[in-house]
Amino acid sequence: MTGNSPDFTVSLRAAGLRPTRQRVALARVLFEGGHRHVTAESLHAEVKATPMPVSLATVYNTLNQFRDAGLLREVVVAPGRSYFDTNTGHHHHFFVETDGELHDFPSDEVTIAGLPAPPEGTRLSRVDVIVRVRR
Amino acid sequence: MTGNSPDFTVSLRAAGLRPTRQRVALARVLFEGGHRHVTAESLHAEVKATPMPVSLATVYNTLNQFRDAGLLREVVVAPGRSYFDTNTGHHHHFFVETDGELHDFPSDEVTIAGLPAPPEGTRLSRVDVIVRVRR
DNA sequence: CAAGAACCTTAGAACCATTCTAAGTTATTG
DNA sequence: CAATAACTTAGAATGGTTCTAAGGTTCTTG
Ligand SMILES: [Mn+2]
Ligand SMILES: [Mn+2]
Ligand SMILES: [Zn+2]
Ligand SMILES: [Zn+2]
Repeated sequence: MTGNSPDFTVSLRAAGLRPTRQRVALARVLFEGGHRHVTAESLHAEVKATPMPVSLATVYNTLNQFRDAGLLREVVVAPGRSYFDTNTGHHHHFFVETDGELHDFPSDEVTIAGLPAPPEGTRLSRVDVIVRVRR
Repeated sequence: MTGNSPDFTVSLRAAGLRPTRQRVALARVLFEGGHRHVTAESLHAEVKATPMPVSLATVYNTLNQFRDAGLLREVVVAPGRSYFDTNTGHHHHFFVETDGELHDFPSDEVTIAGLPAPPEGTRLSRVDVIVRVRR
């Protein structure tokens, strides 16, 4: 270890996942920079160009595992395709419908008041605000 | 016309669509009662049991046409499947993740304050609030 | 009321994102 | 080092949706 990149081996193990070369490669692409929104296809295209290419099946498996482990959150804004979000904190999204781009905005700038009580027998899971815009 | 059911012929024509038997049958199922949330499959299952069954292809075509004409609104809450909503006014949704149910709530009970400005070069299209709950 | 033109419906094929299968590989543990 | 459990992967399968192309319906015009 050269000492200047986060140790994904540790975080993967902490998440109950073996730090395989493929998972470490994907973790690097996903978490090394700032927050990101990727699709399986876009992530696959990116990782294919690295010294550790990963099959599309593994990209799907890994995105689902990372999501289940709480390392990613899944965002559904458009029919037929899922986005995965490296920002797992509280925040909301702009969705640019004309080109499929997602942008974060912090949820503490926004006040949502007067939400009705959840239907009988249900408990709150999450509140998503999606601001749809077009160019 | 017996006089007690809305004249879908007129509203379809007003929307620029020929009032075919299939479209009238679907309009009846969709708009005759209160507001509804359907999927293509659920609507197809329903209309199959009527005196005017309609093919699945036509159900898809019609849902898309009704949406484009502003008679329906499409709601995307879960990967892999679209809901169509007969309530085209301002409102938001509870989504019961454990069983795929959608419920409306009026948007005028809710206050959303402090939304950031849309990204440069975009204009607001719609704000969706999805309250995800589980049983 | 024709009759033509435009539009619509439909079965089945195609499509595309995602998941599954099953065979080989790798990481972990002792 | 095994031995074992976990992982990766190509390719097949799945499932929702769209497309194709052939036949049917609705509309317009005379
Ligand atoms: Mn999934
Ligand atoms: Mn559509
Ligand atoms: Zn985000
Ligand atoms: Zn609704």
